[in-house]
Amino acid sequence: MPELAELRLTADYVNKSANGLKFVNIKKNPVHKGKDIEVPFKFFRISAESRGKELMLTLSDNDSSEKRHLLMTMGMSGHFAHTNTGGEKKHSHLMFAEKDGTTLSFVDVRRFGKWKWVDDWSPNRGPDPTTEYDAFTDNIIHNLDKAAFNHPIHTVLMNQSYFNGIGNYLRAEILYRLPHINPFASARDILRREPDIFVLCRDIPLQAYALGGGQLKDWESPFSTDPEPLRKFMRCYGNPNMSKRKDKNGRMFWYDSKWDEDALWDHYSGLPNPSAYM
DNA sequence: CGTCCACGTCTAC
DNA sequence: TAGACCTGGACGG
Repeated sequence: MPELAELRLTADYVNKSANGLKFVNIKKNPVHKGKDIEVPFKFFRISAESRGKELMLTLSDNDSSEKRHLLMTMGMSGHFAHTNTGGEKKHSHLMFAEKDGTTLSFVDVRRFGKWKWVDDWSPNRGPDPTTEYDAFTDNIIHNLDKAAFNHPIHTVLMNQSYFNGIGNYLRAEILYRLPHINPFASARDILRREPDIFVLCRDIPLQAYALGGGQLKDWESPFSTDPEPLRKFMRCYGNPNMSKRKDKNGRMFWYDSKWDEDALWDHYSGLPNPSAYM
């Protein structure tokens, strides 16, 4: 998806676009299998906040203090676009129409994004490493005995119960910046002994955010930004000079080729390299 | 034409 | 731990 940085940019975009506007309804594209959305307010305001890879939209009644919360995920390609009503982009699936002729649309080519009414963030996802850093580190440190940490660090970094917001490009960039850490070594051991990794789980997403997010193939930054700084930031993910291997969940993991021997152990034995556990 | 690949979850054997 | 869910771009024949 869109990972942590892109979710936060998406929240910024919604807040900027919806600022001062009175919305009147939400229409769903019938091709999408998601639920229809009926808002019980005549006019409502919209604001947004992100936490890891989730986006919370708050719909506030213009004429009372009532609110409703719509929790969204962006899948692999979801983003928002503010256009004239009637001029929505292709693959718009939720269209928030405003009273003066514009529409804020959730655009999602692959339709992996989802939405639902909620009262709170999803309980099975951990704290945001950038906005709730202390809760993020505590949640990991206090659960290191759990089976979730019986895996190499490169797979555990994708576990949203502990690393909410870290996705495939962020894990590659985080681990690449820790040259002394074997990405195929035990997550439990690494997290116990290398506090640097917590700091990078905060700072690398913050850097990506500051640079305007991942303008990769399926995700378009809602803000026009210079792609060059982000290209420089992306040192490992997608770099043809790096090694790559499918992880146990079928996702391509990009890493420094100096770890190729350890990767082979991981691949052929189905067990982590014993030397990685010393 | 076809096959492979993509910033992510889900759920069903 | 495979698939399923989707569209579309890149690349091969």
